[in-house]
Amino acid sequence: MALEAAELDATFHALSDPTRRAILARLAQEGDVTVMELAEPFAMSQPAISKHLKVLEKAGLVSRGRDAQRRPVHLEAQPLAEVTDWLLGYRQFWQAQFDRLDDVLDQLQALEKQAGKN
Amino acid sequence: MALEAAELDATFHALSDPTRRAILARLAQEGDVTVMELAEPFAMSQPAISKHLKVLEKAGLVSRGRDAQRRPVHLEAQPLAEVTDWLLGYRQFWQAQFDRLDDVLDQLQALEKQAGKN
DNA sequence: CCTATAAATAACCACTTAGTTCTGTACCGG
DNA sequence: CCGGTACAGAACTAAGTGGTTATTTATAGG
Repeated sequence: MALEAAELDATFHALSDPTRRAILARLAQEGDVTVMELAEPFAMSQPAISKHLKVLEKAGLVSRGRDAQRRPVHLEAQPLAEVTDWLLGYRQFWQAQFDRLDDVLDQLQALEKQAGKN
Repeated sequence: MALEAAELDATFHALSDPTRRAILARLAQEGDVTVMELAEPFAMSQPAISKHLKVLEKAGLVSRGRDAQRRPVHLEAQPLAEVTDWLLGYRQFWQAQFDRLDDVLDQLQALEKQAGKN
């Protein structure tokens, strides 16, 4: 539960690649999937997918099962929860920025209304 | 507002380094800071920090001002909001996994209570 | 104008990444 | 036991990362 730097490193790094995000998305909607099934929609070799899976596995984002010669991939969502928690630490901050933006927009609107009267 | 792949790539990549996360944390609590002030607590040269800032800037996480020869760094939280939104798309999923974990723990507790009676 | 300061840029280095192809291994099924 | 299938591993390559030191640019100020 430590939310250590190295964990964040690994999870954010794993999420920084579109192929890996697509893999996660697919696991989320289809459940466990084999490596071959995963590789099929990508214009990419099977070993390339295996490498991506290793990155995801190192971040704890997926786990691997065993079904004969297949190694089904399973989504483990916990690291996602952890990085989300980390990000939510900044929520107040961007909220404040958005609020200020709202203020600016309000003022702008007020000015336009004013201009319309002239 | 497109939440495009390349944006997520850049933001997640920027967040995958502990030095860069520390920079963001410092900006969040101290407000705008110069490069020299930023570099001071790190065992790292000024150009190294400048490089990290360029990564953060490319991801839109910081912007740069101008104060004489200083280039104060300003936190821009919007990309954080965007990746948080992306992550929250998985919230239902990890929630479900946690619920299932709760069930298991409940069952375990029930079994222990049962065992205690014998 | 000259010097000092803040920061960016350049050139370089070791290491990692994301991909490839080829090969090896484990397991199933006839 | 033998051929096929599913995957992992090794070896290679091109490009990117994270750091360094040395240099350059921009600006303030005596």
